[in-house]
Amino acid sequence: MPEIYEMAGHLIRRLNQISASVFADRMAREGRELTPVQFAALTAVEAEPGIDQATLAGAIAYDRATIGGVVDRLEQKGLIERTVSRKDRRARTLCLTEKGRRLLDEVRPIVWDLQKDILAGLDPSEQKDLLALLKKATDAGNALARAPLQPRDRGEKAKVL
Amino acid sequence: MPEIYEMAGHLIRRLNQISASVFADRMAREGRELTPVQFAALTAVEAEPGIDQATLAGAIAYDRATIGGVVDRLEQKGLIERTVSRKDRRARTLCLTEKGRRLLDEVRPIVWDLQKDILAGLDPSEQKDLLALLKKATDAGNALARAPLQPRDRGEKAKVL
DNA sequence: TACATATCATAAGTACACATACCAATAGCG
DNA sequence: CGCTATTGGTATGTGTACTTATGATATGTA
Repeated sequence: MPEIYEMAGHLIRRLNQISASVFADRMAREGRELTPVQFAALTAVEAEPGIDQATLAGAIAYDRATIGGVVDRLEQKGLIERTVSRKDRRARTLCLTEKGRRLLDEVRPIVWDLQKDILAGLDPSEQKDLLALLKKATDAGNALARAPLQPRDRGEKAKVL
Repeated sequence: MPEIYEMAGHLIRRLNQISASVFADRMAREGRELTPVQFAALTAVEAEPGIDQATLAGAIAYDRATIGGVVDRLEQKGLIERTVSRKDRRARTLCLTEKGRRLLDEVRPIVWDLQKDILAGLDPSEQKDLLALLKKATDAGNALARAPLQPRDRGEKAKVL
C-alpha cells in the first residue's frame, strides 16, 4: 500500500498548490492583484468579446456559480463590463473595459514568464515531457471533471450579443 | 505567446480538478462522505497518534488555519478525538477514534484503487513517468508553497503528548 | 527570575470550487 | 399556440485554502 506521498492525487494537489503560490507571489511582487481564475477569465473575454457567463465558464473549465463571483470581482475592479444581452435577456454579455485591456496586456507577459518558475525543478526536456503528459491526461480525463472544458471554435464570434 | 490551454498552471489546475472529481465521485459511489484532505489527515493521525494540529498541517502540506476546520469536521463526525496536550497546553493532541480507525481501514483500499482512474488516459509507462516528474517537481518546488511539506521521521513518535 | 521571542490554536476576512435549488426566459415540439 | 424541457444567472450552503491578527502559553536568554 503506497503512502499518500506517492499517490497521484496528493502529488497533483501539491503541484497545484505550488503553482498557485508562484502565481500569487509573482503578482504581489509586480504590484498586481489578480488571481489565476481572474487572469483566465480576462483572457477568454478578450478572445471572445460579448461572451456570456455560462460560455465563459465552459471556455476555461469552471463552474457556472464560481464564475459568477469571479465576474463580480472583475466588474468591481472595473476590468469588465457586464450588460444584459439583447438576444437573450437571461444572459449577461461580458466585455473588457479599456482598463481591463490595458491590465491584461501588461500582465500577460508576466504570467507567461512565471510558468517556468512553477517547474523550475525540472530540466527543459523534463518540463516538455511533463507538459505533454499533463495535456494528454487532462484531455482524456476532461469528461470526469465537474466543470469540463468546452472547447470553443477559434474563429467563433459570440452568438449571443 | 502560448494560449492558456498550453500553460503549466492551467494544465495542473485542470488535472487537480479531475483528480478531486474522481475522488468525490468514487466516495459517493461507495456511500462514503470523505474529502481528500480529510483522508490525508486521518492517515497522518494514524501514522502518528497524539500529533498536534500544526505538525499535522506540516505533515500533509496544509495551512494551519485550514487544518483547524478540517479537524473540526472530523471531530464532528466522531472520527477523531481532540484533547488539550498535557505537555503543552496550547496544543491539541489528535487521536483516531475506533470509528475513525475502522473507516480508514475501509476507505484506504478504495483511495488506493481510485488513483489509477485519475490517470486513466495514460498508459502504464506514461503514468510512471508522470508520477516521477510530479514527484521531482513538487520536491523541488516545496519551499515555494505557502504550506510546504514538513517531512516527518518515519519512526518518530509524537513528542507532544 | 524578568522579558523578549516564538509557537499553537483560533477568529475574521477574502477567494475559490462545487452542489443544489430556484426563477426568468428561451427553445423545441405537437 | 401552448406545453414541456432546457438554459442562464443567482442564492445558499459546504469545504477548502489562504492572510492577518490575537490570545494563551512556552522558551531562550540576560
